[in-house]
Amino acid sequence: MLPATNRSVPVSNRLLAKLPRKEYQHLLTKLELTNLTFGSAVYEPGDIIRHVYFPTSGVVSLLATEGEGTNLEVGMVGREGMVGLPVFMGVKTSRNRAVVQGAGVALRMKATALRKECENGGGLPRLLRRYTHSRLTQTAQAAVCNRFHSIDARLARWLLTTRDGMEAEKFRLTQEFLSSMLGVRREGVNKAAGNLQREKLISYSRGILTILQPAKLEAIVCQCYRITKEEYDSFLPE
Amino acid sequence: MLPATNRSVPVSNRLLAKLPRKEYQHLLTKLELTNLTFGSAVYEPGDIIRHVYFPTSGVVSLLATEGEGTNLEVGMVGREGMVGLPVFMGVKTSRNRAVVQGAGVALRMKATALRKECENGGGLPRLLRRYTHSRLTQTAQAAVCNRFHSIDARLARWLLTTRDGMEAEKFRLTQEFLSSMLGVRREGVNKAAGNLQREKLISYSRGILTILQPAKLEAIVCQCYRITKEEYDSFLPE
DNA sequence: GCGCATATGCGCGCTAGCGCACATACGGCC
DNA sequence: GGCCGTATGTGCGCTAGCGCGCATATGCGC
Repeated sequence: MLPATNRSVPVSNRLLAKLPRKEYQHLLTKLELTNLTFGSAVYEPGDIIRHVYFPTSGVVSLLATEGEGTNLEVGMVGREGMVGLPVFMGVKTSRNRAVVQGAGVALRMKATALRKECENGGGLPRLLRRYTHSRLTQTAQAAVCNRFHSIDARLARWLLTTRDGMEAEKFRLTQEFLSSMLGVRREGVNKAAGNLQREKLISYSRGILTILQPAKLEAIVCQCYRITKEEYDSFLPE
Repeated sequence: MLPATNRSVPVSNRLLAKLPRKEYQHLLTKLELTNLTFGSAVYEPGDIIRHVYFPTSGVVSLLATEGEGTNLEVGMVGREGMVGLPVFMGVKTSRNRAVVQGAGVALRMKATALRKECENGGGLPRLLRRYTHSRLTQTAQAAVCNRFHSIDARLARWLLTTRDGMEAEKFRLTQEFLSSMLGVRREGVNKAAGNLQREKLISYSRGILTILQPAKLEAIVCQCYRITKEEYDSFLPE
C-alpha cells in the first residue's frame, strides 16, 4: 500500500480538505491509500475497528441490524465524511455494519493514530465533532423518513443522496441491496422502481441504474433529503 | 437559582458522577440547579442552545420533526445523560425538539462554560465523546425499532425505558403525547395501551400510567430495549 | 352547577406494504 | 451451447395502521 504522500494525482476527501494546510500535510504522512471494493464490509457489528476511512471516491453505507435479514440504512458516507466515528469517540466497536455501496478509494489511518492525533487538540477533533453532529442529524432524519414516508419517496431520496456521494448519475445496485437500505421487501423496491421508470425519472435494468432527470427527482423527494444535506453544509462549510 | 454547591442533599447525575472527584468538584462551581417542568421545552428546533442540562431526576425526550404534527422520539435523556450535545460538538442549534417528559431537576451549565471546560482536555470531553456514541447507537436503534416493530412492542419498550429514566413505575402522560413519541396516531396508542391493560401489565387511566408487571413487560419487549441499554452500560460503566 | 376545553374510547372503510409463490431473464462457467 | 445460480417481474390474499367521525369522561374557571 502506497503512503498517501506518494501520489501524483491529488485525491481529496472534503472533510480533510477543511483542515489547515499544515495539519493536513502532517496527517497525510499517517494516511495510506486503500481500495473500497464494491460490496465488501469495512466492518461488521461487534468487530474491533482498526482503521478509520476518509473516502476520496465511492460511498459506504452504515446499516443498523436487528436479527437475521433485518437491515436499515442509518447513514451514508462519501467524500464528505469519515467511516469509523466510534474510534473518534473512544469506543472500539460498533453495532452497525459498514458496507461499500459504491466502489472507490479511501485514505485510511490506524485507529491508534487517529486517537493520538486528536489528543493534542487542534483542528482535527474540532472538525470531527462537527461531523459527528451532522451524522447524528442524518440518523435522526433517517428515522423520521423511514417511519413516515412511502417507499417511492424514500427511494428517490436514496438515489439523490447516492448521486451526491458518488458524484455520478449511474451506478450498480441490486434490488436486494436496495431493500436492505430502505428496510423493505425486495418486491416493494421493484414496484417503486417501476413507478419511477414509468415516469422516466430513472432507467433501471439488470443492476445498472441511471438517473435520467435529477431535477424532477428533486421535485418529488421529501424534505429529509434537503435537511440532511443542509445540516452538513451549514456546520462544515467549504 | 442556587449554585449547585449550596446543597445539603447530594443530588447526582450519573454521567457527572463518573468524573474524578476533583474534576467533579470543580464543575459543580459552574453548575446551577434548575427545574425541569413537565411539558416544557428545553429547546425548540433552530433555537440557540444556551445551556446544557445534566438531569438528576426527570426525563427529557428528543424529538425529530418533519412538518406540522409529525414527531418522532429519537432519544431519551435521564439521570444517566446530558441534554445539549450539539453544544459539545461545537454547534449552536439543533433540528430537534427537547421536551420534559417527566418533571425533575437538573444541573445546568452555560454553553460557553462547557466549551471552555472541554478545551483543556481531561475527563469531561472524553466522557462526553463516549456518551455521544451511546446516543448515536440509541438513535440508530430507534430508527430500526420504529421501522420494524408493532405499536404494542414499541409502547412496551418506551414504558420500560421511561421507567429506567424516571426510576419510578408510575407516571403522567397523555395518549396524545405518546403518539408523538412513537410516531403513530393517538388511536393506535389507545388500542396498544388497551392490549397491555387487558393483560394486566399496566394500568392506565386519565393520564396516569402505572407499570404493574415490569418483568412480564421485559419478556415481551423487543431487543431494541436491551441493545440500547447495554450500549450505554458497556461504554460508560459505573 | 354550568360550560367548555381537553383527554378518551371505539367503530369502519381504506391502503401500503408484507408473505408467499411463481414465472422468467441474464451471465458466466464448463 | 447448455446449465445453473443470481437478479427480476408480477400476482394475490392478508393485516397493521391510517383517516375520519363521533360518543363520552373529566376537570377547571366562572
